[in-house]
Amino acid sequence: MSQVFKALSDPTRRRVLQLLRQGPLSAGEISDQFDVSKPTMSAHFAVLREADLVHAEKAGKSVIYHLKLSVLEEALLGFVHSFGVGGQASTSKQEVTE
Amino acid sequence: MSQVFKALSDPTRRRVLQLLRQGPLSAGEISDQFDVSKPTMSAHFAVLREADLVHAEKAGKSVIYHLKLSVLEEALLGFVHSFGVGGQASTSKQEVTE
DNA sequence: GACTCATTTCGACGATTAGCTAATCATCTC
DNA sequence: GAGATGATTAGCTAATCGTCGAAATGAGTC
Repeated sequence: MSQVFKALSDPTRRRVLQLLRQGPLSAGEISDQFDVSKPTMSAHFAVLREADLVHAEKAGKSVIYHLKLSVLEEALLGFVHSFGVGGQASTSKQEVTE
Repeated sequence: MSQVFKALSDPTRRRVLQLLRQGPLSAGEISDQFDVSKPTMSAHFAVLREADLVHAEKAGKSVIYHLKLSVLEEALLGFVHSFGVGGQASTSKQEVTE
């Protein structure tokens, strides 16, 4: 839970996720869209993997990143719903998932 | 946008918001629920104010904190919706709000 | 095997963060 | 005004973060 919000707290990582909406991309293809070094992007990918927001698939020399939309959706909607808004509510439950 | 996710990335701050679901509380009442010092809690409150997730109202010696549920809701649901899931979709739009 | 390309790992750096104690500010009560 | 109370600010430490260049790893190609 913390890891998801942590991952989303960086604009670069949010932009990576937005890019992946339209389909899988290789690490290099993603990095080309940003003005930071490859190692920096690789670190961002690691954070996204850690949060389970993306899946890394090796394909030859490349690594293809896939968006795990269901994880993103469940984490955020689940959190919002715990406040009793945004669709199905669960106003009573009081938990702070790590 | 970043500030909201940043604020939510800390378990203590998420728990503060969860506490405020049931109604406004003073800084002291909130702090009593945690095992960290008052100044540390005050810093957490500052982060939540910065993210506009809470409203601080002075009442005599105390400061009463209110949850700004609509801000939380719009930030998170808005983000999820930009991915085309979670209710009303907006699959085409591509933005990374700061 | 040697070479090349794609990506990650390794150190290192400056900036930020969460935490603490001690001090200060603000307000109420006597 | 002098305390007392609630909250924040100041100043510090330790840890984490985003960034980089250089080096290392992995996977194809000749």
